[in-house]
Amino acid sequence: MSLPQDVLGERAAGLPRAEAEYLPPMLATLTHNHFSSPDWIFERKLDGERCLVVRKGGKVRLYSRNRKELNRTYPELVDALRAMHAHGTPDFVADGEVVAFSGQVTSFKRLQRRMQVKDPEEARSSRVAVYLYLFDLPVCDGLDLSSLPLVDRKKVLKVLLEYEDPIRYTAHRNQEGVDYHRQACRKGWEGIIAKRRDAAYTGKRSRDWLKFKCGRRQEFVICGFTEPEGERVGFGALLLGYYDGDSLRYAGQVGTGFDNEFLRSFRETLADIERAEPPVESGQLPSKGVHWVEPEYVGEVGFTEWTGKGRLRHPRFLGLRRDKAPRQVVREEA
DNA sequence: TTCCGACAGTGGGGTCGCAAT
DNA sequence: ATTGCGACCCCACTATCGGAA
Repeated sequence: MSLPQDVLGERAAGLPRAEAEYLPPMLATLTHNHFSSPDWIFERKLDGERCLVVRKGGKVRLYSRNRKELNRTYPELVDALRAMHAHGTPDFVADGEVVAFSGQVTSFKRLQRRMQVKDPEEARSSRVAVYLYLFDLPVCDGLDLSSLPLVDRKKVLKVLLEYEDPIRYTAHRNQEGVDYHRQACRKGWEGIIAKRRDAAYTGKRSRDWLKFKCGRRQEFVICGFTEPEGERVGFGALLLGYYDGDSLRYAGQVGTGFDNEFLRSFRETLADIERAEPPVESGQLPSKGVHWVEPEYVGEVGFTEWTGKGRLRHPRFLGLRRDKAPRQVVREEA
């Protein structure tokens, strides 16, 4: 009797066999169409590093999204996964996310330095505590569970291990996606992931997993642009700023969200107001292929958060704003 | 016929390591 | 000693093409 059969009974009958080894992780698709549905479950969106666990014959290997081995970066997670009391000692492949916390919120910023560490001893002595949230189980006890409904895989995942920090099970909420998304944004989370209850584990980007993100957006003064590269037309990115009193502060660049028509026509518009000196306060400013312009235009930009250096993370251009004067553009806090 | 999924290509911030300056 | 670049992480988005609906 295998563990999946133990937990699921008849539903686990006739599953194909599978070895516990690396497989490409399933990815979610971004959407702005938020909904509630009894056919979907909703998990907190964790902002960290994707991590696939392969446990085989008592050996544990961790893999990144691109199949890089993470054992030397997170040795304490490997130890924990090896030492944890499991029901039996089944081989399995589990999918999850490594995170670090800043207060109650997962913080990519805090994880970032830790992510680069390759020496296990240095990793163990790091002050950045990491946790591994597991949320799927495509292979367990020699059986390929990928064709099962997601909720059945999660049921097996939940009883598979006796969860103890730093390994955690990713809980979900049923049905109430809209309400959960609102709560997530209020708590300062990155968003939530909607998953179809009966979705198979497909190992590619799928619409069975959807991202509902808590986006931030605000206007910025356009201070310049960069030259396009490769096949790109018009310009590469727009340089952004905002007013702090009388001085214009640099906020980073935005290089996506434009179509070819806008790239061409706005380049011509900006060419008329070029100036030699940056309108923003000096500091760490880009220099390669940069053109500065008079701070006359205002654009709306979506982004996930401000970085430690006062730049925008994951910026995308949403459109020009004709109804706001540049001098009115200031940094808005959450 | 129209729509969707997959892919390539362009762009962002941040970190680290290594080579060129 | 400093700087630049590529390789990793995290991404968003546009354009294109072929197959599914």
